[in-house]
Amino acid sequence: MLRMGKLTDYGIVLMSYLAESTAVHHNAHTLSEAVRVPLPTVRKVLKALSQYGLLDSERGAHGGYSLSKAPRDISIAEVITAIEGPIALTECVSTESHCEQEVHCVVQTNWERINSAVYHALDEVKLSDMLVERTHVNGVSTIHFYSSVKQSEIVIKQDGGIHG
Amino acid sequence: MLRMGKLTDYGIVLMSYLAESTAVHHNAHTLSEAVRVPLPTVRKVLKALSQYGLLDSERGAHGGYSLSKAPRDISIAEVITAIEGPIALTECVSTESHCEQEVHCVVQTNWERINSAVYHALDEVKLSDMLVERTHVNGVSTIHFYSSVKQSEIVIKQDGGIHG
DNA sequence: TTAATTAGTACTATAATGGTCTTAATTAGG
DNA sequence: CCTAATTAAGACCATTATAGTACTAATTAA
Repeated sequence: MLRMGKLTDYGIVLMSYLAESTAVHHNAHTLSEAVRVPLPTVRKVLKALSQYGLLDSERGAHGGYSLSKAPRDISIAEVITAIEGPIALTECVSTESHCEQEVHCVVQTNWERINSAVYHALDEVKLSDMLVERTHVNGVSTIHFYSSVKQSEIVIKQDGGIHG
Repeated sequence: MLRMGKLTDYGIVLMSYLAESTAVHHNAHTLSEAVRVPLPTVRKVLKALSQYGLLDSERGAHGGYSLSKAPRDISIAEVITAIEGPIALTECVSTESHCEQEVHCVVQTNWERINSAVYHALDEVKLSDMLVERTHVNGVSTIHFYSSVKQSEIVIKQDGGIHG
């Protein structure tokens, strides 16, 4: 098991939700209810995504978040990187490592190859690929989500209000 | 950062050491000294590798461990799997998950594709690829290792004795 | 039968993560 | 210009997972 944090999973859920939704802005509170993850936690994730540039944020009244790019241009690798930092299986390859033997480290190239391969594998899967099975019944759209921790089922009524 | 446990790192170090060495059997004590990892921890790792079939173990006096296959036939993916369990970024895909929504989980296929891609990336890198830069001076062979946690430098004298 | 060694299991401590709380900064609207 | 809504930022605590240790049983050679 190559661990991916829960926050990252939430991140993918949130991004996918935004990709599905037609509305432009979504505030943290609404998203929290939609995805059924506590508000402070959602905020933390949104902030990370926003800082990395995957989301545009608007402050103040009527502020909120929106995707900065089209869903098919956002990859899982980007979301993971936004939340967990650069994709690297080992510590020594990440930029902040202070390995004193870095100068004559012969291994770095190997790990870099490995990490790069993993990155590209994850980069081929786009956000748009994660959206599956959407049912419409009586004007109620039900999206079956993709979270690995728990599968979320989100119901969007026609008026735009979201009810978990 | 996609976390890989320290134990896994030790595992790769140990396997690479065994791949380098000419001796057939190595007991846990010797390996512990060679790799400079505490004996009980080394044992834990060796056991996992052994149980997964990457190492052959012999009990009793003069027992020890040895590679079950040629280094070029052992991949990093196998070592990781031996120690961390099946390579899966998420919980839901691993066999032991008891997600009650598993039956109608639409997402599984996507995650399986992702995990499979990652697996193959890691499977292409063989143990033999991890061995680099070996210097011979006055009959003393120095191997520069590849651990991400700390780079080990292991000195093997001609008589076969190992001195850290 | 004894010494050497792996196998197995249970326990503890440390570190990483997840999650919460509080305060500051920003913006729209009355 | 003041208030309400909202994001930004950072400090903080608790839980969990991992790493590491210790002890006992099983196995084998001499």
